Amino acid sequence: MSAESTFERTIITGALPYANGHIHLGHIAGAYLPADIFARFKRLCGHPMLYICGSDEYGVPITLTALKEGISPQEVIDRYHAANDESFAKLGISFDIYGRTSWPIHTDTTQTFFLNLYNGGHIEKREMELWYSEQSDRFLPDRYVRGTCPKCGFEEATGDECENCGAQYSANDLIGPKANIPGDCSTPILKKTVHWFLRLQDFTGQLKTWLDGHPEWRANVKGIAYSWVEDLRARCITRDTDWGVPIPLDDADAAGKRFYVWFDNAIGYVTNTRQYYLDRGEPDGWQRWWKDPASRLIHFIGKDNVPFHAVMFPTYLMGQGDYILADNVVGNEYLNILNRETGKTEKGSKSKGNMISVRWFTSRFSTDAIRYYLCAIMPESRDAAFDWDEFFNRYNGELSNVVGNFIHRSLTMTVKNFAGQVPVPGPLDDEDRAMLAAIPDQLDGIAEALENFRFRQALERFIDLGRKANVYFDGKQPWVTRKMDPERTATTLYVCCQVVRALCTAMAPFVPDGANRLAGILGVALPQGGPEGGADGWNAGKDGLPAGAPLQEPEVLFPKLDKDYLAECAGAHMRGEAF
RNA sequence: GGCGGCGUAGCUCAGUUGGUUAGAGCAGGGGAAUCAUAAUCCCAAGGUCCGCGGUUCGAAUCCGUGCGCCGCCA
Repeated sequence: MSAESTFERTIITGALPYANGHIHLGHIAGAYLPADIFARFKRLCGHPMLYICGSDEYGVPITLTALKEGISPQEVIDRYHAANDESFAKLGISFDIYGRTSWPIHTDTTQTFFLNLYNGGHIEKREMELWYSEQSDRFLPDRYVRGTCPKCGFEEATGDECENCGAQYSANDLIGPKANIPGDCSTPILKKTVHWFLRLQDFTGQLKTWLDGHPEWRANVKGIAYSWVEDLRARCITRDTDWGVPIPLDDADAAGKRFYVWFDNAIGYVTNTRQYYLDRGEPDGWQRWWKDPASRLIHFIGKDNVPFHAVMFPTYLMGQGDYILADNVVGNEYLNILNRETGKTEKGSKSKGNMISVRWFTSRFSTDAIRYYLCAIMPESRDAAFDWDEFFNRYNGELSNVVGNFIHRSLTMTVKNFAGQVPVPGPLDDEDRAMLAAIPDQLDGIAEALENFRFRQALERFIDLGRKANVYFDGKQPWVTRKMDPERTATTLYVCCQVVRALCTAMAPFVPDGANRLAGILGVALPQGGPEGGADGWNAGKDGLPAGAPLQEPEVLFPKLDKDYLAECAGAHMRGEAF
């Protein structure tokens, strides 16, 4: 199933971020960066690739933000859509489309999905009692009712569960319920309403078969998915709100109700694929990505999203009849924050003020530095923590010193001593041959790691090529041989140029800015690829640079971080100013 | 309470299906070099692989159990 060679094309998705706030580094490390590295790698290989993302723009929380700020929901989503779009662009996250669930076409996609489920008998209507604020004349879903927990006395318990003791209870057991929305802390009443439920249990067998067919998935994802599949129940997919996709039923009860944002969210992947092809005048182009078994679908998400991508969204797809299912769901753990004062790791949270937004961070550090560090600590199998000292040590010590400096010392010496050209080598000795042989070995190793979504390992192998190269360089001492043995020096630097060429390819998925500038210096092309595929630029990285190829004046690709500047930024972060 | 993930050097982590003497990077110690972004290279040191019990010729790895951290569900 997962042998990628059997697929003709790959579509990957990054979880749609909620357009109710700015994205932070945890989002990037968890989903968008690994997906982007994978997308860039596959594109460079010439494999047809489509990377889909977009803003998730419906739901009650957005209406409450609007209420609080005295603006319309549309203004809220316009603001955060634009801001997050820009944040992604600054990090070089290479979506083929960054769409919006507020697009009219998304209503069509969502309603079509729903009607197919409805006509398939997987939807049921239920009457229920929910908290309702007479003051605001609205229902209060989810966490918008607070009261005292009947079990432990915790005063900030939500409508039907206590965050303090974990107890669950029926809504009318909550003591002293109060509305918890801007401008309204009245006492709500319980009022009858009607909602639609998706019968997830109808798909238990199909889900199990699908999951059983993917033993290669990450343990954390499989664990969470199976725990859900063991006990599936009908799940409510509508809400009492006017901000969302309308329910396409000729039913008086549907008035004033919209789909729950968790229902339409993932369907946005399909919507945005449709829009991508509409923009290109090919209205049916999206279908081959979603319906052809030769297409490989991969979701990149944070672990909080596993139930939706490994259980719920697949049931929506199964209910359509002709869609493919994900070949992998790559779920990352969380990126926490190291508190420098206490020395302890804490969860990122707005109330603690310890979050680092992408817009703040990208205005202070280079794209490559950020991408390098976040990839190096990517929370693949366990939680990781952002740590300013580690950011400094790893970027400076690895990307800048080991790889950047190797490239710089090789190119400056070559350009100075060989008239700006790749030198003509003499006879190769064993060390030369070993160094050259390491090039395809390392590139293959990086490719293998990436194919298996082992991003940290892939990055390590990239740096490892730089380490090997420094050992070779020091062993050959070209700064000594140049005084009495030009041919030997030419050979050494010829070999170094080949390594530099390979490093250019190897770094491209991780640090695209540096890769592009280096490609310019070397005069080589890094094919862009795309949905139609392209040239195999990855394996071309093994071919090397011919003797005599002209080189541009070298430049510093990865300037080092300044310790004082970093301390200044860390201080601002500690003061809660990084968001 | 049920389930899942994790526990390896001072720190961050690798350790594929059980197989020589458990590895790497960083930090700390010693040395070399001076082409380069003061960047590099070499050497030595550093571990009760969370504890206990079991399977095995052989366990960091498999089984049981206890402890600790994180999370999901109830």
